[in-house]
Amino acid sequence: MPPSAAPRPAKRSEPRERLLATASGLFYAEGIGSVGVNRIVSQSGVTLATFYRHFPGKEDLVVAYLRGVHDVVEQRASVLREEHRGADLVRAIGEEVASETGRPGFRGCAFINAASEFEDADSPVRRVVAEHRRWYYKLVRRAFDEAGHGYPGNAARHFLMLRDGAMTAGYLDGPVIARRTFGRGIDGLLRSIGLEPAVPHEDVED
Amino acid sequence: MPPSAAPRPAKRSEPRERLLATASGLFYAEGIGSVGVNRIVSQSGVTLATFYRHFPGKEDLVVAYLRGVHDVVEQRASVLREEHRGADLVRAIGEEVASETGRPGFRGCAFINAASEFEDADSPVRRVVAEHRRWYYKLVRRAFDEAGHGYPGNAARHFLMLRDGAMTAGYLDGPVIARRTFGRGIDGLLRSIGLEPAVPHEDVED
DNA sequence: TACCCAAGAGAGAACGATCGCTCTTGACTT
DNA sequence: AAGTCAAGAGCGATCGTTCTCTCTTGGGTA
Repeated sequence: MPPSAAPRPAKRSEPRERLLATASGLFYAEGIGSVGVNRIVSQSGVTLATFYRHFPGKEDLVVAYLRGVHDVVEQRASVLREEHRGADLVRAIGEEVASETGRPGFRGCAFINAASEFEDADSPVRRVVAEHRRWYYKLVRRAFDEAGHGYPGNAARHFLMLRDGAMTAGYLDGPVIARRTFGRGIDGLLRSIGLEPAVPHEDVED
Repeated sequence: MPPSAAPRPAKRSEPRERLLATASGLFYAEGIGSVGVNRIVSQSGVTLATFYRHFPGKEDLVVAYLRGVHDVVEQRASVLREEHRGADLVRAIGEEVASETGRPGFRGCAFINAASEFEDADSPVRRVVAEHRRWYYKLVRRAFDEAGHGYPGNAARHFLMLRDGAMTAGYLDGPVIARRTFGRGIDGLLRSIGLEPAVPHEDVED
């Protein structure tokens, strides 16, 4: 999921915020290992000393970056929970995923990408990733539960697997294929318990 | 690395092979950007000059690494194609995916991980990734076609999305969840056209 | 058989660049 | 007086890459 990297045109912002915003954009767009501290610092209009005054080290910046992405997703989810209920909420979350894959600059899930660069499952970065995934699972599971699904755990796991695949496909196969395939998958998941009307479908090349 | 240097293999293989084998192991286990040429070289018992005598640069080594992984998958697929037909072949490919996620040291899909480190879709590395994914799509699509699926393209896309998700889940959520969820998803995909008998299922926590 | 020589490999120095990070200094706020 | 910031020098390490030099090997020729 891409961070909502809204460029701060404001003349005056806290150095920490600018550092985090710059780092988030670069980390997501180019990968974490490919982006050096010096580049983040200079692109933020901040000095190296200032960076190390706000962050103990680069890893903490990475953790802050992922926490920021999580906060955006969580915020968005809470809005969706207010606007939708039951199966409609599941559909809304799915629509959120689908539209994410179509955003310009989309490069897949920030957490999955980050995890691929950190082999140690006990590292702070991987912990944040695991936390986020657990949170997401619970969110979807609760939605299926409230939708009256008999097996909300299974359904949520199924949903998450499709989501992870959709995020990957959105990056590597294109948003059109990702949206179409993901949409069909979610429809099928809801239809399997009578939560979605059956619709005609046609096969497509590529 | 501590001086516990691995004893030189009695039978000395070609330097190129050793370089590729070492690099493949390190690239997959730790990520491509995290592994330097010097480490690959010294761990291969080969000198820097020898490396650059066989590979124009690191990127070519990465391409060779991914091509090697592809060759293994392709080889395995051709065996499966000989042993299974129709829906059985689909199931066999699915079983292959599931068992992959359970292998010790499993860190997700080598191609997806590599792609996350290379932002330029036109780079040689990304091209190999795209090639592999196209090949895989055609493999599965043909299997569904021969299984008598009315919409083999849709089914193959669905399968691939579940596969990508399963590879991610196998790494980040554990092989047990990945196998179970993926298995259910594939079963549902086959059952939806009467290729799989309906079976009872129960919900699980986590 | 004796010789030569090109090719391949080992060993390692060294290139400029960048890595994450520490430190100092001086100007400007509280 | 204390704290934050810009500016920037500099740390040791590593990055990918190029280089020289020596040793071994195998094959062709005499």
